Amino acid sequence: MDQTLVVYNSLSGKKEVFTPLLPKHVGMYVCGPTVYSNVHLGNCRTFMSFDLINRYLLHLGYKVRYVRNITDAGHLENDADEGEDRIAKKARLESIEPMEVVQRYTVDFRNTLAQFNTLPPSIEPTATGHIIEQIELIKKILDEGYAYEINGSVYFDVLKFNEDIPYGKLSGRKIEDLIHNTRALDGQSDKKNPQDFALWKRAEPVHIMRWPSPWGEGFPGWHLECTVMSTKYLGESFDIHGGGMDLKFPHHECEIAQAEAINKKSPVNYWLHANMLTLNGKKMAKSTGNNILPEEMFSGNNPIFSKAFSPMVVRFFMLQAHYRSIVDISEEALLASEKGFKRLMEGVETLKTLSSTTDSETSFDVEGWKSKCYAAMNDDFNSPLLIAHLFDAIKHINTIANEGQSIQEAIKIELEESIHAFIFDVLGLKSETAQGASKETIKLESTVTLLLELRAHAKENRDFATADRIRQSLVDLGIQVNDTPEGATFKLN
RNA sequence: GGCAUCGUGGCCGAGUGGCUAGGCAGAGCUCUGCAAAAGCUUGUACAGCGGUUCGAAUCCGCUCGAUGCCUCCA
Repeated sequence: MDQTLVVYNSLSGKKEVFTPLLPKHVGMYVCGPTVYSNVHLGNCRTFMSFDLINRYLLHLGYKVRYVRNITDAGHLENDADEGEDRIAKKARLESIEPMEVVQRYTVDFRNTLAQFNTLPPSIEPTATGHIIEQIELIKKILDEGYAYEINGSVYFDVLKFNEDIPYGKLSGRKIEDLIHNTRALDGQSDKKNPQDFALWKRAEPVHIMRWPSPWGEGFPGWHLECTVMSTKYLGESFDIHGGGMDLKFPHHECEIAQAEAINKKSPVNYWLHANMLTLNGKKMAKSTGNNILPEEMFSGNNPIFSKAFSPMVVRFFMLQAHYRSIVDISEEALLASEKGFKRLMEGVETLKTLSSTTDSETSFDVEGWKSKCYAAMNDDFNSPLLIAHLFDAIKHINTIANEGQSIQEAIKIELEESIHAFIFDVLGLKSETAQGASKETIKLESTVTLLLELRAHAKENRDFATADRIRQSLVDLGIQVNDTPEGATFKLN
């Protein structure tokens, strides 16, 4: 492809031509979950957004090293001094080991993302696996003079840092505004200034999640782990850093400060932020109860939607919006996506059945169409536009099928290849009906086939009452019946 | 209050100076014993008010509204 990939860089607020540090290689770091509870649908959207990006980069032929961390320590309930580690708190509440909490929700996270057909990252490091590196990084920051120790905790000195290197360039915040607008924390703080953030927190002996350090027993601050793990696996500077929009400030801002404090250069070339999924117009959040779990969507066992929606329908729904747009999930929108997804998948099947010849009169500008598809994705991963183009192709396929025409052999092959590449490889969708027919399904299909044979007889005898009764009964069971010139066909579900 | 993003037809959702977005829903037609599926036809939408321009949904300003961040958040 001679087209150029352009990405929206949060750092500049503009779309920029994507040029990796090493030709044909991409280093991408995405902030993963804090595994203290079940991953909810909103979290999943972010990971599906970066899955799309990962998949497209792979499709373009880049060798992608995709690092996504698991935060299993250091994520505080709040930034006050009595702030408790989220994992530790959950463990205390459930009377289990912190690592049991971590294990339970890490497994849930991976299972859920697998159902959404996201590709696993190349490396999935954990905070607890990098305590030593985090301590080393804190030492370096202390050596540079941008941190201070107090009562067994270490804090990053934002004001001091800002004297040498501007702080706030990602979020567009000015240090003066931060000083004026930071709410006063309840309770006593060890911090010199409210905008300082913890690199290391002292932990009392009652806490299980604690490690020895030069400053005493404690645990690392949340922002630190991402700096450590991203630079360890991707280098002091790397191509893409992603995460949810809500992490832009303070998390990513702090990451930049930490990395610049020791390396004096920008750690990341392209900052990409995925937007939020809202429910009832509000951001999904565990704390407010405004959220839904993927499992509750798949089973239909939830108070919000009247029916179940499959993982692929949910994925398709999300891909129909751009990753930088806020999406509000609703039953009406999901129903529309469900039908659209079905139409798309059936079109793929229809293409297979088209008869092809070397001298067909039907024409379709496959090259032009492909180029529009790439243009869409090259423009900051515009999946909704790509999907619109896919529907154009589907319409074309349906028209040929409908009119009983044939398609040129070469065009069919190229169309099939591209459609598969875009739908399955890039968008990461998969057919849900083709997932291993069970014995029960085979029995059911045989039974339905038998009934349709009986119906065909009835029709031959112009016994339409019986024919209609069979069809209506099947339709009532959710089995779709289509009469075609070659006889009746059916689809389960 | 500060910073940021955004307001598109019944619903969802692209577009970002002149050229069809697309999906779903609705209406009509073709096909069908009747349906379904599919196809065809059909919708003068761009929050409001000013401004720039030959021309703005698209640029600028203001107003109103929404959301996110400013405390943990994907």
